[in-house]
Amino acid sequence: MDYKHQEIEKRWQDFWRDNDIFKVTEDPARKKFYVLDMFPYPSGAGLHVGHPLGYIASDIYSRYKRQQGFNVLHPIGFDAYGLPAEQYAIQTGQHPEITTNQNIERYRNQLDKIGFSYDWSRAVRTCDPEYYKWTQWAFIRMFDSWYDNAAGKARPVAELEEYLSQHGTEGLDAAQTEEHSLTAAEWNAMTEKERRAALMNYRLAYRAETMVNWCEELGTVLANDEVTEGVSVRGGYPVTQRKMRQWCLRVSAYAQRLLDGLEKIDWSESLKETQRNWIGRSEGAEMRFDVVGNDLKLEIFTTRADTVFGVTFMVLAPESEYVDLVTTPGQREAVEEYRKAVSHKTERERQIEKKVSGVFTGAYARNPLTGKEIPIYVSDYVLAGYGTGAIMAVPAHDSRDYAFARHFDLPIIPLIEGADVSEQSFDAKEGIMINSEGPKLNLNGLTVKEAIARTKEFIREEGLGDVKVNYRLRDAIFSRQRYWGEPFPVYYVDDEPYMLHEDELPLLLPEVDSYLPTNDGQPPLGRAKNWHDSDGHPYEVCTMPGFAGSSAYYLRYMDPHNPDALVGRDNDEYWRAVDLYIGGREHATGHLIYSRFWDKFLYDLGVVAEDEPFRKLVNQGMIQGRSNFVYRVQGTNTFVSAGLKDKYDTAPIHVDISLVKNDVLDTEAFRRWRPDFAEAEFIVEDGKYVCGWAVEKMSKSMYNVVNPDDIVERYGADTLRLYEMFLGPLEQSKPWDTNGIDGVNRFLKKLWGWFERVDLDGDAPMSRAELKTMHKLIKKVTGDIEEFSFNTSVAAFMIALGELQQMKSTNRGAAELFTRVIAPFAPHIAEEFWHRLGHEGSVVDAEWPAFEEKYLVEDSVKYPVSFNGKTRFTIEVPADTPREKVSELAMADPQAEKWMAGKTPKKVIVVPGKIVNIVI
RNA sequence: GCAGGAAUGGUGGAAUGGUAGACACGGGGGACUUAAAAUCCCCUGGCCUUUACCGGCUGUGUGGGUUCGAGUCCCACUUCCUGUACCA
Repeated sequence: MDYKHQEIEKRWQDFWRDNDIFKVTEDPARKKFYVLDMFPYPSGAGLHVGHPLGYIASDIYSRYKRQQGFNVLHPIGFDAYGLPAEQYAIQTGQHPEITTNQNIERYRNQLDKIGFSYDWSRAVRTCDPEYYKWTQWAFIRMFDSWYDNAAGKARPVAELEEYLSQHGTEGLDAAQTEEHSLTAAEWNAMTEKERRAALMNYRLAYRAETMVNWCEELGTVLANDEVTEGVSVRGGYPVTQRKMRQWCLRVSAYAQRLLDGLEKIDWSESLKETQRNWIGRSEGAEMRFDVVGNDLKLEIFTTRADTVFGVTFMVLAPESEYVDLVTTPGQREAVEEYRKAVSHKTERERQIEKKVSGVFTGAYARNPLTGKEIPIYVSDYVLAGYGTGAIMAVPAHDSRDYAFARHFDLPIIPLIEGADVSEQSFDAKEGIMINSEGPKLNLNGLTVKEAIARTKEFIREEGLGDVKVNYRLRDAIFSRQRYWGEPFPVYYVDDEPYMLHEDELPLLLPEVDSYLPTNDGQPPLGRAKNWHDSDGHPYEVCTMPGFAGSSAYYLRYMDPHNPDALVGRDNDEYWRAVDLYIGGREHATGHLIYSRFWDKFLYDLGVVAEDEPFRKLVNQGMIQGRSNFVYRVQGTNTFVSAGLKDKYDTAPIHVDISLVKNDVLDTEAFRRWRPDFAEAEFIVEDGKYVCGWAVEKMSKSMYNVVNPDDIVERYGADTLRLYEMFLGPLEQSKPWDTNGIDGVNRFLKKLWGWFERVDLDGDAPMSRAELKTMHKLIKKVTGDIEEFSFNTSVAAFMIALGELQQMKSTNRGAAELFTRVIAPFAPHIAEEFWHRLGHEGSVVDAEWPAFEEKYLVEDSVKYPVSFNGKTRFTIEVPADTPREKVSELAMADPQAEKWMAGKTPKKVIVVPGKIVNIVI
C-alpha cells in the first residue's frame, strides 16, 4: 500500500484532538518542562513557509522531552492587538476584532495541519478581556510602585509616601525622572494634587512630558525599539522628535539588573551582546561647570574625565532646559531660530546630513581645572535624552567635537603625547598625558587610564562632580494614540490620573464610530460615548502599545483560566520559568527586554518565583524567499533562457515560482499566467527554459511566497517538518528552496515501504548489525536534539534506513526503535507505525530509547595517542598478511617511521585482523 | 565607527584537532516500460596518469604560525551577513 499522507495525517490529527492527547495538567509528581514559541501576530496574509520553522523545532523538542517522561507545557496563543488590523479597519470600517478573529481562525487551521502538539485549551489572545485584564492589572501595580535603588527592588508607593512624610527626600535613593529634593515639612504641607504630582517622579508607570518619537503617518508615538534609522520599523515612515505628555514605564530603573541577569541565562552570545549594547552601561563622571556671570552650574556627563584640560567649549542639546537659562539676550533670536529649524527635521534627516550645525548662546562657562572661560554652544549633535543633554567638548580627542571646532574655528588642544590632531581627532583611550597641568591637578605623564581615575578622585574631593554610571536604555513610552490596543485603567480628576480599582477590571475597549482621530486631534477613543466613570471622570484616550500584551503572556499560559490572578502561586511554582524559548532575533531590544523587565517587576512584587523568564533562548534564522526570473528581450515578447541571456539585451522579470520546477519554466503555464504573456516566445537551451534565481525577502510582490498548506497537501506535514529541519542549521538564515523537498519525501515513502515489509508478529532479536545501526541512530539523534542540530538528524534517519534496507531487515525490534526516535520529527507516520505495532495510546508517550555503547564498535586508534607517557598508534596492513610478517610490514610504513622519529618500538601488539598497535 | 557571526563542490549543507565534501538536490549513465511518470542501480570537487585496473597531485576566502596531523586552534588581512549608532 502506498504512503497516503493525507489519509494518515488526517486520521492522527483527529485522534490527537478527540482524545485531548496534548492537554497538560500540573502534576507535582512529575518533572516539568516548559517549551515556548513566540506567539504570532495573526496577519491577513496567513502563514508562509518561513513562519513554522521555529514552531517545528520547538515541537520536536517538546515531543522529545515528553517521550523522555517530562510533563511538557507547550502552549500557543496570539498577539492580537496591533496596527495592521486597525489600518484595515480604517479602510473598510470592519471592526478590527472581526478581522483579527478571522485571521486567528486561519492561523489555527494552518498550524493544525502541521501537526503541532499544542495544548490549545491554554491558548490566549491579547485582545481578550479575560487576558488584558491582567495587562491592566500589571500597569496599576507599576503605577503604585517605585524603585528603591538601595534595596535594589520595587516597593509600594505607600511606603514612599510614608518615608517622604518623615524624612523628605533626605537619604532617599530612588529611580526618578529628575533630581528632586524636598523636606518632610514641605511634603507634609503639600496638597493632595501637589503630592501626586511629586510622586509621578518616582512611579514605575508614570505620566511625563518627555521627548518622544512621533510618527505622523501612523498617528502615534513609538518606543525606541520601534524606530530604526530614523523611520518606523513598521511601515518605514519618518519619525520626528516631539515633546509630549505620555505614559512611560521606568524600565531604566532595572538597567543594571537587566544587565546582570544576562550572566545567568543560556542565550546566544550575540543576542546578549545586543541587549548589553542596548542597555549601554557606561562608567564616567558627572561634572559641574560654572556659568560665568550666572549662579547656574552646567552638569555634564563624561567618560573621559582625563580630558578636562582640553575642554575648549561646551555644547547643549537644542531641547535642553539649560538653553533658555544661559542664552544671552543678544543671541536669543539666533538660538530660537536654530531650535526651530532643528525641530522640523526628522530623525532621518538629522542622521543623514552629517553637516555640522550649531549656534553660540552668548554665554561662557569656566573650565574648573584651567579657570579659562569657554563658550557655550547649542547643537543637535548633542542628544537631549542621554546623560544630562549637555557636554564638555574636547575637540582633540572626540571626532564630533573636532568637526564642530573646525567649523566654528575653536581651539584644539592635544592632550596625549604624539597625537597628531592637525587632520583629525585622536579618539583612542591610550597614551601618555601632556598639556594637563593646572593649579591643583597635574596629569602630565600619566596614562589615560590613570588620568581618568585620578581626575575622578579629584573632582569628588573638590566637589566638582561625582562618579556616575549612565545607561543608554531609556524609559519605554507606553501610550499609543490608537484604537486597537488595551485601554488604560485610568481616569482623570482635574487632569490628575487615578487608577481604577482592581475589582473594576477589565476596563473594556469601547466601540467607536470611526477608527480615525477626532477632529480636534484626540485619539480614536475620544469618539467613544460615555468614556468616563460613573462619576463622570474621563478615562484615558490612549491605548497601550503592542509589547504590553506580550510581556507576560508566558505566565498566563501557566494558569490561563484563573479568574483571581495572572498566575496562581501553585502553578507558577510548578512551571516557574520557560525552559526553552524559540523565536526571532528581531525582538532582541523590544519584547525580550520588556518581558524581562516585566518579570523582574512581578518578581519584586512576589507574584512570580523567578526573576528571569526565559532560561534558554534559541533564535531560529529567517527563511528568505527564492525568486525566479525570466529574461525578456527588450522591446519584444521573447524570453531567453538564463544560460543564453548574455547574448541578448534583456530585462529580468519576476516569475511566479509555482510556474517553475527545479528552475525550469513551465512555458505553457507561463503563457496562461498573464494575458500579456499569452503570445510569449521562448529561446530555450537543451529544450528547456531555465530561469534565473535570487534570494530575496519572501513577499507577494516577488512572487516567491510558499504557503505551507500547499506543501502539506502535496507532500504531507511530516515531509514539511523534516524538510524545514533539513534545510540547514536552525539558527541560520537560509532561503526556502522547494527543489530539495523530493528527497525528504522519498525518504518517508521508503520508510513506509520498509515498514510494510516488517514482520510485525515476529519476535526475533535484532542482529548485531541491526543493533549497531539503531543504536548509532539513537545516539546521534539524541545528541542532535540536545544541540538543536536537527538537520543532521534527518540525514541520520536516511542513513539508518539505507542500512536496514541493505541488510534486508524486517525486524520488529528495529521498527519499534525507529518509530520511537522519528516520532518527534514525523509524528503522523510514527503514530501510524505505533498503532500497527499494536500499541495503545499515542506515540508522544512512547518512551525515548536509550542507546547502549556496547553495540557501537569503537574505532581503532590510527593516530598517535599519548597515554601514561607512552605513545601508541595503529597502522593498517593488508588483511592477508601472514601473522609473522605483520610487525615488520607495519614498521616499514612511512607514517610509522615518522611517528617513531628514530626510536625503537617498546611493544608491538598485533590485533587479530589487520591492525597493529605500536607502543613507543 | 562599534559589536556579533560567517566564508567548504553546480546548489543546500556534513565533519569531538585525525581518511574533507556525510546526507540531499541538481547533473550524467543504466535497468524496468510500447511510451511517459514513478521506482531501482551506478557515477558525480578539480587536475593529471592509464586501453583498463591501479595510481598520483591538488583542494575548505588570503597570508603566516602551533602540531606527527588544521576546514577546525592562534595572529594578521579580505569579503559578506546581522544588529546598533552623533550615547560624549
